[in-house]
Amino acid sequence: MRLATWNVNSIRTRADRVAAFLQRHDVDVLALQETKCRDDQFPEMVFSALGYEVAHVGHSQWNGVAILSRVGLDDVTLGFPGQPCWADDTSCEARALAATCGGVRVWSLYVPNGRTLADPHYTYKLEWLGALRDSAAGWLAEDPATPVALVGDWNIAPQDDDVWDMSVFSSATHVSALERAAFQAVVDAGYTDVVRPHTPGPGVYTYWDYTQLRFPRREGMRIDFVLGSPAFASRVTNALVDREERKGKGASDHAPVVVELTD
DNA sequence: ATGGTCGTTAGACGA
Repeated sequence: MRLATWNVNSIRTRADRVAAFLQRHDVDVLALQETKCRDDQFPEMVFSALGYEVAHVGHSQWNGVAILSRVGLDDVTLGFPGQPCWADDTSCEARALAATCGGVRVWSLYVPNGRTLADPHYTYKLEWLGALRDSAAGWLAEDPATPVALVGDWNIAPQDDDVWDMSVFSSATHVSALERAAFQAVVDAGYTDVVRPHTPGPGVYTYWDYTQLRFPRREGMRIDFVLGSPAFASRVTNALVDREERKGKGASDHAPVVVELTD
């Protein structure tokens, strides 16, 4: 089974590109982040025509997460228990969606950006990650036999070599001690980065800012991750970051991450 | 030259 995750930065703009990616990599399950549309705007036909079922949650032009699967899409869950809400939203932002696909519990996650260290959004980010850790620890305790994958845009660069130049990030989000501790807490809860062993750095990134020629200059960040429970991690045989998808006109600012599992 | 580019949208805001 092949599982992928991709912050697409608008599914309506990139539906055809995503469809081509699914076929090129023979992907069974794809988690998407930043679909940037409401449920009624999601271009489901493009993917159903290729044999994929679709689960999506999106309330507005912001956020939005989806899971596409051609190996079953069951027990769809919107949000995780305890997921904090932003500002005065009556409903939580569309940043977490789960489904069971081919026996794997897949969570498509779009961790809040944080904006700046002084912004309330940064506090929200840390609380969000803390609540995710607590829930994820519970899933593992309740049912360790079911493989669980926490995948998506974590908006954290856990190691110094996950950014091209640490001096640029001296007082920025994504690399702060608290964010890294929040990420590590999920790892400590039993979820392993299954991609890094197959894609050792430095210089391996999943995101490059659109501005300042970041991509051609190879100035990126590794912020998209597949964290697997022990039952998931033990089945991973290969992983890659498809840097080709960041090239050319009409690319997302993120590259997809692909993981291969034994059946 | 204190920006640079995208996406949502119709003036900004978010990333």
